[in-house]
Amino acid sequence: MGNADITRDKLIAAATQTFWEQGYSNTSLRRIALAASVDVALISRYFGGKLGLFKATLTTAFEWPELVSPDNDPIEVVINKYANPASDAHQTSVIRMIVMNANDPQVGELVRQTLRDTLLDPLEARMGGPKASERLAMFIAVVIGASMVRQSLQLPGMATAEPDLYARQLRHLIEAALNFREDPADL
Amino acid sequence: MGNADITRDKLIAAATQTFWEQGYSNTSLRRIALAASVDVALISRYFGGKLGLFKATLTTAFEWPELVSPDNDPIEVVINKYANPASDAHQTSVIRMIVMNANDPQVGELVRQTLRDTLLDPLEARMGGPKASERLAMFIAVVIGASMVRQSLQLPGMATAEPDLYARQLRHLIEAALNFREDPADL
DNA sequence: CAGAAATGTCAATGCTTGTTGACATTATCT
DNA sequence: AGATAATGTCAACAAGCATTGACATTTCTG
Repeated sequence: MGNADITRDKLIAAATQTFWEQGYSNTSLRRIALAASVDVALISRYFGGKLGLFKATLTTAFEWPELVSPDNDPIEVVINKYANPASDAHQTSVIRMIVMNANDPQVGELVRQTLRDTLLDPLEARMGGPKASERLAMFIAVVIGASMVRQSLQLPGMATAEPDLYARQLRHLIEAALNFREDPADL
Repeated sequence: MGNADITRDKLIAAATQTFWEQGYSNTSLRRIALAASVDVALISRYFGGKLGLFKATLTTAFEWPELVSPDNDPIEVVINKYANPASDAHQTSVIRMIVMNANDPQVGELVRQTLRDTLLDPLEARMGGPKASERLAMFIAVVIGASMVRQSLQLPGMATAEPDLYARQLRHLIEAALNFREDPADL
């Protein structure tokens, strides 16, 4: 006890959970402080305020070294993460946090920018072939949509599916996204 | 002027826009009243309170008769709606509203239930073939994900695409979703 | 036209929010 | 040990929130 770093860590941990579940504007500092067993005033002291605390949680939110590592296939990394019940909840909460805050006038632009810098730009750089930008967008769309349907909407066709089936659904959609080619014959 | 129905309509219109853009908890009645040029107190008078006003916007939110009509192909209806710039913004805001409120403890279950009753169940009823439930979930996932990527995340690969290209992307993903079959050879 | 009902306006309520400053406690260093 | 800085605690603040009731105005009705 007595170490400010511990307090900071406890605050970030509690803030991450609450911010991601409820969104930025819908989260009160008092709730975070309560969850962290820390006085509310320390948030303003250590992070300068609510926005500072949110920024602090953002920096660790998008860290996903395996995904951007050149040794791994991003597709397999994603499927393994999202089809594994242990990590699916966490990954899905990240997505929900992005979606929920992307339109917040206070933090929306910050969230989008951080997402691009830390994840999307590296992914696009590794992505070869024609229409790389378009196919990346479709790839992200599929992952986001599946997560939303599975966890937020809880549709039976995905929410109750066992991990194996869900993994096949996800793989099917991802491969379709990456196989997109602008072919005039498609019209 | 002077007609309460007009006031009610103005309130519902303003509330729909604000609720769907910012989410339920993040919207203040004062802002709605201001946008509708109506006194705040009338909201509680006419709709019983904030929740009542939200429910009133919900009932009109999911009305989409063309989609559930047996005369039309749902796929084409969706593509036409979402690839048309005039209606895309509105449709996307509906989706964003669903996603943003699906986890709200106050209105989440209400939103999910209304969505299922008015849209998903009729769609599933019309959907034949094996794994209908799973393919419907994938279909919804694709539409939601594309909307989120295009409007909320604003990824260049989808946000800046002209309607034609976006329509092709959407169609490609939808067809992939509907073509899903659980085939052991996929493993 | 007079009375009644409907509709709109305004102020005040109690509650929650983020933030700040004063004070108490604990740790650190000479 | 004693001075000094770091850390934690508490109370108060101004602002915004949803909601309510009293009052003013308009509209309808007999």
